[in-house]
Amino acid sequence: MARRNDVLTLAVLGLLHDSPMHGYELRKRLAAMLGSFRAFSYGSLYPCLRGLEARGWLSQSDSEAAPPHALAGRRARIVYQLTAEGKERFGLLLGESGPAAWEDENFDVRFAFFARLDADTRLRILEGRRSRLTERLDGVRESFARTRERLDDYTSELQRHGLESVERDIRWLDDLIEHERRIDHERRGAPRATGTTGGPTGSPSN
Amino acid sequence: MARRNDVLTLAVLGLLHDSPMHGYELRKRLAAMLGSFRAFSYGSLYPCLRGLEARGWLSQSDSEAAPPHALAGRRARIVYQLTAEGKERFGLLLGESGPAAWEDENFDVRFAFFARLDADTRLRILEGRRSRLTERLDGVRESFARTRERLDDYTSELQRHGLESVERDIRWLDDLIEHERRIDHERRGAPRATGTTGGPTGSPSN
DNA sequence: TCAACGATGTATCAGCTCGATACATCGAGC
DNA sequence: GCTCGATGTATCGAGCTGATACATCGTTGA
Repeated sequence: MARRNDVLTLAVLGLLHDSPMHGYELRKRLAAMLGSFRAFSYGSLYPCLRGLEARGWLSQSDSEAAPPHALAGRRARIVYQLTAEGKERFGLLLGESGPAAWEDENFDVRFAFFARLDADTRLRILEGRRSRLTERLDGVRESFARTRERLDDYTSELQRHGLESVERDIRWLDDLIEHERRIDHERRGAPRATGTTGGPTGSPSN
Repeated sequence: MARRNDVLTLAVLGLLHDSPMHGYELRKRLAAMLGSFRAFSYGSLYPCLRGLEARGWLSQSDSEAAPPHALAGRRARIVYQLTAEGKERFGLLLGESGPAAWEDENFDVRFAFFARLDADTRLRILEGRRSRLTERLDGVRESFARTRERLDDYTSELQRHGLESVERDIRWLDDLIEHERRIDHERRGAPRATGTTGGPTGSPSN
């Protein structure tokens, strides 16, 4: 597992959950959402779509839904839509716990669909990610400490910067976790003193 | 170009520049240096070594240099050393300008060998990296701005965090560039007021 | 004493991904 | 009407990864 394709699968199912789409459009949406931090090539996308269709999670929507005459001359496009089974699988995949690698690789795509998960699952995923990141940080830190003396200034500066990035990611997760806990607490129990606990927007860690 | 292998090539040549080594040791050093941020598999390393040998940049050192009796029972190992041509190629590759992709992909490995470059080349590489990162940042920012309205809080938070990471990298580069300029200035001209310009250590951006 | 185990060490392979490219149509500009 | 860039589907070679195989060495502990 944890194949690159699995991430793509998750993203494709999530996007098609909203509305039917064809490959080119999907790729554009993916790029807009994850913003060239993570690109998916056609060489992955089209085979992935066919594979998902073969598994019965997608189907080609021949209806096209739009007025036929308006798009009559349009180039042939293959519009995919989610089947009932596909919707179910998406829900499972999104909330699923898996091997650490799976969860790490998938984190940002999952996070992009976070709003569809219930509060408990969100918290579980965030905390899992945090503990794995911490673990990795400790390992790298130890490895660096063991070899520090024989490194020149540039190399150790590179390492320092790398470690700092991971630390920052962990702090980001801390903010998110705290935010989740706060809104969960507000929703569950009666708010103690109104007006001070939460900010006006839903955006955590301004 | 900009193949993953090119980065490996650079790293291998750089490490062998110091002392002859065999594959396993090389991999350990690589991991210690770049710290599991970037891992190289044996499936890449061994073919890479053979390729470099075929090109005449490496040769197998059968001398083994160490007292033969002490390591007599040792498992067969293939120790590689840099040839004269290999040394030359490494110098060229390290300082070389190339397509943006090449420079980006190679940045951290190049940086790890930064101390061997002259001040001008260091500055050129840092500034190139900075301008490419800025360019990318602008593109992503614009792409995000165009789709902001239809994103939920989680997705936009993810994007914000991603942008912030890139901004932080740019600031890191700024610190490095400033540091380079300062030591260059100190070396070249007479230091104006002693004791305040540079820190005691060579490490930039504490 | 020696069996078990983990580190050392070289090597290969299936499966997968990427970047480039091909091919075709459409709308817009000039 | 001609060219150019965007839209759209599709494929392929090059090459990387993770897993695995195989073999030896040092250490640990019963």
